[in-house]
Amino acid sequence: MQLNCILFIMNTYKTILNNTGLKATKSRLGILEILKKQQKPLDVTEIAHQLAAKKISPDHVTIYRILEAFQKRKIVQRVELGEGKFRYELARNDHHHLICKKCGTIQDTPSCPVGKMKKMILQKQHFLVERHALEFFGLCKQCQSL
Amino acid sequence: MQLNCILFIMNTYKTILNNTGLKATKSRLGILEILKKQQKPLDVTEIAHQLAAKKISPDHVTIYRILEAFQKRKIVQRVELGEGKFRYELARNDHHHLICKKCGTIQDTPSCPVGKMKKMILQKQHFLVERHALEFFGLCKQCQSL
DNA sequence: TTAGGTGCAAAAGTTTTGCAAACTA
DNA sequence: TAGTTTGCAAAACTTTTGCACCTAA
Repeated sequence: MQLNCILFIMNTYKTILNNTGLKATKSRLGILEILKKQQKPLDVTEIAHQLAAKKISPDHVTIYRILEAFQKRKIVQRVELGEGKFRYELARNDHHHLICKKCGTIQDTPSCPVGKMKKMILQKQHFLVERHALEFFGLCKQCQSL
Repeated sequence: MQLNCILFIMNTYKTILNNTGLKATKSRLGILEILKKQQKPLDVTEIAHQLAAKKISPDHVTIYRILEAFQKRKIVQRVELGEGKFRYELARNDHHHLICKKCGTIQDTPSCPVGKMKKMILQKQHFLVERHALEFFGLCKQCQSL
């Protein structure tokens, strides 16, 4: 990555942070960069490792606190993929995950049929859906032929 | 609950257990009864409490092991509802949960639009979906008017 | 300067593991 | 009796909390 690109990103993220009332610290910028680059949600340990590769080594507690602050401001969202721990990704619109039970790869899927369902739930069960979690578990392309 | 009913249930569950190669112990039968009666998935602490009410007090470790054995045999299924812990319910066909963010009630919803989506995912992304998790978070009927 | 952020130590909560004793079939 | 199942002790792992020190704005 070139210097001007780094600076561009840092300015962007700095702006995001300042606009939401957060100070732009190394750890926070680092976490945003890492999550941005990532195509799959990361857990705290993975985030810590990737930060370390950037020569940033905050305490795990700090990472948790940063992620909590980001979550509160809808910058990131927390997901559970059946592992007994949380993963984090930059907040995006409806998209869901395809988790391979063999190799563990996590890929995205953009389509979401749930919109219609929300209306039905409101009509029939009078429950007002605000958000939903939808995850798929199965076999990715490669693993189907192994 | 009447005596003959209790016996009926115990026989039924005993049969289930024996048929899957599990011995019918008090804790196992108790857990099955509790999950059967329940309309929502329970976590281990809740199961322990409800067992205690039945004068059955196994160690938490035992409950975890029983639930693991049940899961392996598809008698129960484990779900995550964004709490950082697992909940367990008797295995059933596609149905999903409506979790109220205010009062915490958990109700079922029977409809599931995901079947169609699975086909699309296979066609477009070559991922073979085996199972999926779909949970809804929002406001139940009562809490909408508070 | 100061409100906000971080590190350290400790703890809380959930889940797992190993081994010896107890129990079901 | 034999193979399962359970209890106890301990630990692994994830996440949270409190307080003193530090830092970005």
